[in-house]
Amino acid sequence: MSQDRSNHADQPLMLDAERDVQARLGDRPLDFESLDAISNIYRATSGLRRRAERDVLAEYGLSFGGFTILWVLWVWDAMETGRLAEECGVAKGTLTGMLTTLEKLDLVTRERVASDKRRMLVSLTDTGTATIDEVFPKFNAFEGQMTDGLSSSDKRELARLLRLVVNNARSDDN
Amino acid sequence: MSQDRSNHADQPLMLDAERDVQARLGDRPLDFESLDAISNIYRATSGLRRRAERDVLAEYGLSFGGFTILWVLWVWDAMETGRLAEECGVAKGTLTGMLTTLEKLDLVTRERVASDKRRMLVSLTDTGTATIDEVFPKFNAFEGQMTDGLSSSDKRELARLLRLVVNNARSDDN
DNA sequence: CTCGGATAGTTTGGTACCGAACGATTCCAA
DNA sequence: TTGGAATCGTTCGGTACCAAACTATCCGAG
Repeated sequence: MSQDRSNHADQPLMLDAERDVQARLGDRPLDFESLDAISNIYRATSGLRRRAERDVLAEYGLSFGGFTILWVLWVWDAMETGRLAEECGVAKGTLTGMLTTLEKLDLVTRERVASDKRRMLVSLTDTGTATIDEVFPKFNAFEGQMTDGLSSSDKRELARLLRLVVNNARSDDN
Repeated sequence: MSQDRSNHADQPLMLDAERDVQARLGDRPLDFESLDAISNIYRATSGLRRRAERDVLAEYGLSFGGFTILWVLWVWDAMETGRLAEECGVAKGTLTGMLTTLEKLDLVTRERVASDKRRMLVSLTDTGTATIDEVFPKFNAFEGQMTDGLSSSDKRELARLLRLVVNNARSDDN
């Protein structure tokens, strides 16, 4: 509504939030370029996540995290818990609970690895495969909508710049 | 460890995940440019958030969301709950709980607005102001580390592209 | 062999987070 | 003036999410 006063709504020079930060803190010795870049990553994610859940995933009873698990298993086939957690960007303890949820929905199965009984191999069930097969194209279309206004080279550039951030943020430990 | 095989670690052409997706689904009619752009937004956030909490915020007993609230109040002074929730990117019901936490820590106060008793005005306490005054410069330095390898114009470009996504993801309703 | 350390996954305790339902207050139209 | 609609914040039920503690299994040095 009051978003981006005195800017064209299509391509605002700054978000309201960025403008107000500048007005309030512009005289401090802060790194505003990094601030805006990183802040906008969060702003984008919180909006995207909620929209994805409401517009695409709610229909299937999937949380964003649950969808991510199905997607990862779709791409990589069976995977053990530790690597799956890393790939999904969640702690392994978190994954245990989410897998329990997905198991109740009959979307994934866990089976112990015979050669090393500590490990669990997670796979999609047939239902799980059918679900992600149906959901993912919709999700991908949603991704297209969310990048409306960006050219192909914009999208590649965005992906490239984020890749650098992802690598900087990679945890060194565990 | 096995990250970005056959790439220079400093500036990978693709993340392992992106490469594997391409290998597995490259023949499907999907929008991979949007996929990589949006996926990397999530990947960046999950890493950044955890790193921020561990490396910067844990020392102060702040969650990422709690920090965001303090930061927003620092920039805008007092604010009512609804707008604060929107600015922080959380649901208003979520904010109620987080404010209760911050109130217990004596970092913020809530007071009813005299002219409209439905509304609550949230402000920083002196302790809250002192805390964010101390934490934010550290957080900003962290943001600088997380954007290491990006030039000034890269950061501005990243912020700009994300701004478009943020606007696309803005909820139309409430 | 065997026992101590490493590793994989789960459990635990606590917060964050959502949408929906709710109660209180305000606003507005008849 | 008054009663219904709109608005604001809280509550509620449920999942996601984390770090740390724990359990079970495996592995290697002696």
